[in-house]
Amino acid sequence: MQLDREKFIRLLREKGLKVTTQRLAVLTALSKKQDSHLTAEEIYELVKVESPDIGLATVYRTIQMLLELKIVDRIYLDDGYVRYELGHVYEDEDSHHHHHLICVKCGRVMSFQGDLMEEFEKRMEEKTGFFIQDHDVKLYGYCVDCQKDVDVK
Amino acid sequence: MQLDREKFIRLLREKGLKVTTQRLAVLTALSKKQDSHLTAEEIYELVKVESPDIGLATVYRTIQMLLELKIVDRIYLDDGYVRYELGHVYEDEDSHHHHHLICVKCGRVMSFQGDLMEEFEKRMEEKTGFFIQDHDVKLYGYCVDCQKDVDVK
DNA sequence: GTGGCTGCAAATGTTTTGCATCCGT
DNA sequence: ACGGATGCAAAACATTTGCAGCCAC
Repeated sequence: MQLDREKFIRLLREKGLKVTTQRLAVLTALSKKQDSHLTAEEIYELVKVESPDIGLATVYRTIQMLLELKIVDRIYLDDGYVRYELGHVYEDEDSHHHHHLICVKCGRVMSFQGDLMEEFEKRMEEKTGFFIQDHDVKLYGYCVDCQKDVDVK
Repeated sequence: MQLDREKFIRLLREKGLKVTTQRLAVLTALSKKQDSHLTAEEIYELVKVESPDIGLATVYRTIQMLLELKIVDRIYLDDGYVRYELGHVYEDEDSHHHHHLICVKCGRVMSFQGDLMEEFEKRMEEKTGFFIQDHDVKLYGYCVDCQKDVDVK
């Protein structure tokens, strides 16, 4: 389930943070672009449509706050840009892990839910002695559309 | 097997690139810190010990060249720094994939060889339609040393 | 000798910060 | 009306680039 406006306002109040139009505007922009992976600049441009007077610094500060509240996740697609997406705060525990599939041709990014990493983690723990708590998995390849154009084996 | 000085020189000549003291100095520094994951700044500091007159820009340009020659790999540990490590150019094909285990307590980074991802990739291909070519896996947890100090379940 | 390479400084692009003002509480 | 939040501009930071001089070939 998605974090809605009311829950967000409640959360801000709980934490003693002020409910400002700018903060609501950033959340609204992120909600509209649900499954996107936006850069700070892209979020800024989106927010400016509704709230033209917002400053870029405020967007950065708001993102920072949303990260701390675990409302958004930071994603590195390793293309030089830091990206953000609405997290899944209210989803059930098991599904909070999602992976990213990145098309090396068109750049499309697909999120994929489902944790198939447990066995892999277990084997890595056995081999290395690490006590693994979390993982970050990025898969690179060709999306359904781009496979047509490519010499797929 | 490691890329040694002679092979490096040969490779530069093959590509029509000049063998300069700066390029040798960067390779030497990287070789000495074999299993580290160094930032550009850290490489610069290391190289300056032996070659105090080298410029930071040259280090960046050399790293860029080494990346193109596939001698070093770029690693994103998502802590805000881009890091580099000597690649494994002469290792056998199957083992070129290595994963990184990052200790969330002491920051230690451990590389781990071995590709246990095949089954995982196959299942993701089935579910998503992606044609997967490569992956990037980061595991976060506690290293052997830090487990002592932590309330491990 | 010549063209690629280097060092320096300036430019770039992204993110952060200082500060006066503003506004939510 | 108090203190946190904002907008603006400046600063900070990593990385890239332009250019004159240098050095490997």
